[in-house]
Amino acid sequence: MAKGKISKSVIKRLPRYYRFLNELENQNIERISSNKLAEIMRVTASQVRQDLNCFGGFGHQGYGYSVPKLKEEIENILGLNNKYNAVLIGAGHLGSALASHMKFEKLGFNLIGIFDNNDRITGNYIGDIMIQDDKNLESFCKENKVSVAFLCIPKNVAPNEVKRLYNLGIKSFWNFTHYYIQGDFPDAIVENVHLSDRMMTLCYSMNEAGVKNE
Amino acid sequence: MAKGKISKSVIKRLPRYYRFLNELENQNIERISSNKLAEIMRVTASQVRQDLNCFGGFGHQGYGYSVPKLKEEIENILGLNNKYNAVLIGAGHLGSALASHMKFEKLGFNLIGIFDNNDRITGNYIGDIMIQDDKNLESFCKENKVSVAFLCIPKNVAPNEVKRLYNLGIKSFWNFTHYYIQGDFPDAIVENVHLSDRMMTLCYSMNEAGVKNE
DNA sequence: TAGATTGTTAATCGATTAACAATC
DNA sequence: TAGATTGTTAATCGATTAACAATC
Repeated sequence: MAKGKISKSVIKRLPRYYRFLNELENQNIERISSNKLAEIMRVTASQVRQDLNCFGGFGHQGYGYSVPKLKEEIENILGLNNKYNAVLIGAGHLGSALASHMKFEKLGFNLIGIFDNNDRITGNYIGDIMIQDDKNLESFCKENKVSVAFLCIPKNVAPNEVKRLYNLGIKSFWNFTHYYIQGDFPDAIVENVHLSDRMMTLCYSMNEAGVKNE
Repeated sequence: MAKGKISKSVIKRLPRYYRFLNELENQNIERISSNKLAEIMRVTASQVRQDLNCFGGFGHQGYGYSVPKLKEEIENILGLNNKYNAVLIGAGHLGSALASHMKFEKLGFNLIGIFDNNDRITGNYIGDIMIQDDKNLESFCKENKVSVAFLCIPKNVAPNEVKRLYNLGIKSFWNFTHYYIQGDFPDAIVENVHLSDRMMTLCYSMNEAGVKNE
């Protein structure tokens, strides 16, 4: 692994560290050892030290890690201080739930536009953002700098929407559809969330554990 | 790896195979080789063969795999023919979106009860299921066999709700909260979906790729 | 039969864990 | 100083890829 290049496995663990550190901070805990942190997170102390050391020596020998400092470092590594302007494409059940439920500003994002093609909901508001007609996407994205799109649309319309967004210079996607963006756009930055896949693996686990419905 | 015991990595890939096979079936494609399947899924043919072979010889040398047969096998492995009775705990934005959005019956589940403690929404319907007062949870679960709970509640109430459910014999959870169930209930079957974690890793990727908001 | 393609073993790669010297 | 705990190297473990004999 080239220096500076952090493995995917480590990155995926960072938000969890971040959450636990936030909690420790809320409990006014000033310092923590890799051993103690590992214990509460149910991982090995080795892993904690290896993970954190990817980014440089945040700890102090004989002392441990400063909770607020470590939290802040991880915040910076994740880039949560960003305010990436985002548009939500699709304001159905899932899309509108995300729009009203997620604390975007704490997660590096700033939701500035919501689009849908259903004229029974365009004109409605989610929070203080009006749902616009999808036809306005191009003009909106030319007037506003948009960095990322959240896709909560049916699979069949996804390819065309992604193409439009990509042509507008938007190459980052939070993708709840089953459209395989990377297949068509290899340089896109994509975070896939496939909820039904996760239901299926839960089903597998229950099945395997012998859970019976009767 | 003991025979019959399939690695987590393989399991997590199964839903994706399943989706691609469904699509091939819809295109009336009868057979496919590991090479071709690997090509459309952008993985290695080796991985396809290794993965599928965990469950026994589904292929035929010189021929490939039968699409409908393979699809059905994966369906069985995942246990999607189950109809695990499920309750949704928390009918806020996210919970009600899931209740109306997910095709539970295709994913091994059957949603039979929805609970919330907010009396402004109890009594309302999502589909044909009435949102019940959370107080009814015990009586409902004693009258109906419930195998799994979907948790869409705030973190602070999660420990108590999980304890109640666990005491009712429900040990499987689809967990959207940040409460760490496995910490308190090591034998619980848990599928965690941490949406904000995924936003953070998306933020990291954008940050790392040098996406700028201006 | 010849060609194609699997099932499976062996080789490689990456991630996790263990161990311990460095050092606060 | 002595004890604690990191940073880091080495060992282990698991997952992925390559290779090829088996066989349809």
